Amino acid sequence: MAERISEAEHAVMEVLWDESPLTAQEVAERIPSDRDWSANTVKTLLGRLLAENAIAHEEDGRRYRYRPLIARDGYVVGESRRLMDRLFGGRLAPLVAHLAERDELSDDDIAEIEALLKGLKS
Amino acid sequence: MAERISEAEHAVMEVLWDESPLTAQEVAERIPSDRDWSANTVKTLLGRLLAENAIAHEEDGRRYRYRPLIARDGYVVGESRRLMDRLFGGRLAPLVAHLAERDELSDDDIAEIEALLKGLKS
DNA sequence: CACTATTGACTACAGGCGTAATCGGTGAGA
DNA sequence: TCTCACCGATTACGCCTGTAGTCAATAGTG
Repeated sequence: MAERISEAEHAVMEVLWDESPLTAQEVAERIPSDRDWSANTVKTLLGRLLAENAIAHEEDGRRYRYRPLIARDGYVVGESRRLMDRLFGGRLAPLVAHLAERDELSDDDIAEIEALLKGLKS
Repeated sequence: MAERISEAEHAVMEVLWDESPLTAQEVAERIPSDRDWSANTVKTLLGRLLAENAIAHEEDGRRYRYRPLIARDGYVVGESRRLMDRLFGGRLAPLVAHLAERDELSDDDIAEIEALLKGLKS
């Protein structure tokens, strides 16, 4: 379950996480327009995701409706961990530090994260 | 300058960021042993990084010594941003939230990040 | 001087990925 | 019934990537 999902495949998953089940055509319509894919491209990606068991399809007349099998949360945490492991020895603090140093964090962001952390302290 | 660096290339960069300049052989020796590459593989990657202008080489007798041209900091921040953009709408708070939810953050981590943020508030 | 070890350059090649055309089946309208 | 549009499946194909072998030059050794 859940082999590795590629970048293009991820775009498709994102659509299905947002709304499902959808037909291939509906997925295609919802793919952000900046990567302008042909409908065929979307179908190929759906096929690959099916093969990887990342999504499932149920018959609906002569078309299929696709739905995700893996949860966005798990994927997202996995990707985040991979990045942290690769670049920051698996630790989040240095990531925050780096982004902050580069002025990538607004005061609002800081406040939000602080609030979040406060709620977490055990 | 600084095209996109692949995973394997990144391992080489990591070595050079840690210490440079180094000969190809020295780089090979320092590559983490768990990806056991042949010396040739390392040379190929050095060649590709040269072509991408991610590193430079200076002659030293009949061998070269390689040094990074791009800074680790820039690379690391870039990759982090890319992840945040792709998965969290460009915002760090949700990243922290997700990892925390999954018990991926220790109390020490939390304290460290809090301290860091405190120092940043303007 | 002949031989070997080393080094960078070049070549190789399979698998993954992005992108898409084409094919074969079938239901809907003419 | 004939045709066409639409659907999923299959096939294509070039580029990138990981991994490495081979080649040509050269420097050191006996």
